[in-house]
Amino acid sequence: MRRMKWTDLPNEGCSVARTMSVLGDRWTLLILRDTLFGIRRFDDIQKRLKITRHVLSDRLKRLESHGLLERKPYQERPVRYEYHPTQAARDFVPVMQAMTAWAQTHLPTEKPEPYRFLDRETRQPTDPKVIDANTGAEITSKSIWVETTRR
Amino acid sequence: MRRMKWTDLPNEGCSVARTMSVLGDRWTLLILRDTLFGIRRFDDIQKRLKITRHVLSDRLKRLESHGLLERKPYQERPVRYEYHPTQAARDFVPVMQAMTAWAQTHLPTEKPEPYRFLDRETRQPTDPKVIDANTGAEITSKSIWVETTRR
DNA sequence: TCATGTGAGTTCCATTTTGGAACCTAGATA
DNA sequence: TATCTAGGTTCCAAAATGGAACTCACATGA
Repeated sequence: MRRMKWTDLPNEGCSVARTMSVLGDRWTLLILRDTLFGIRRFDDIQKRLKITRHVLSDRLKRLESHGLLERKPYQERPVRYEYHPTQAARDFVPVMQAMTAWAQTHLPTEKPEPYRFLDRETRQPTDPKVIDANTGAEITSKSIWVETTRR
Repeated sequence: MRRMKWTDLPNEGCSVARTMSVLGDRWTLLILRDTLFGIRRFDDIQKRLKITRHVLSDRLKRLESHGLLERKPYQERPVRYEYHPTQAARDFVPVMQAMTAWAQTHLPTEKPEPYRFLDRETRQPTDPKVIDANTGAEITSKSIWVETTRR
């Protein structure tokens, strides 16, 4: 009976486990958040997040290797790179927004939210809700049933 | 200019950061997943996840202290406890399901998904989608605009 | 009575990760 | 020539994690 290791997670069948193998490390999701919100340069991310430089360096490499960030030169001599979110990363935005709404309810704080998700056209605040695309019904823990397909 | 520490995250204004302060540790979300899927006893979680016992012990305490798990005795002499997800934890299920759908698209694998989220009444598979409750429109990275409210 | 088993942890030590600070490199600028 | 800038890397100490054994309270069986 093998012991599970953190580094085995990418090969798990469970999608939650695979997500955590990429984003479940300290700082990783916060770095992705910053790149999604427009902060793309090493020093800028490091200054905002105030994490150590080599953890940042490590996380950027891992996010790039998992296809969530792309390293693009923004100037020659000396060549310097920016980290751009890929489509896979951008597709995580709705998940992040659902997460934000959850935390606002269940991990409240006095401090103001530093970011707001607005409708791009109307500039009105949005209120994320997870629905079932098949029926249009809201998904809640009450409306769903978890089926264990193995074991 | 203070350096940010992992232990400062619970006090951040950013909801993503607060979420990660609770669930962004190694194994924590996978433990919560198991309790949500009905595995509630120390040894059962440990056997399924195959993580070390004192990491599990630590995570259960942290999840309890953040109000995501409740420790309930299921027998006397000797008294033994189960870890039950609270409403806050159950409310995370839709977020987890959105995460699952994201990983199925962007972190594909050959292995079958060990869990499926079915409609509790119809027992049909569900297809999670994040919409704006105000307009009913799907939320994607294209449809939203992130406004920075501070700094 | 004694040995064995069970569930839920705790303790101890080795290995990995992370934190903190300084250093390096290629050019730009003064 | 000296200093600055952006994007790292290197080094060492501190903290977290992995692995295994141990504890505790009771139950069970011989």
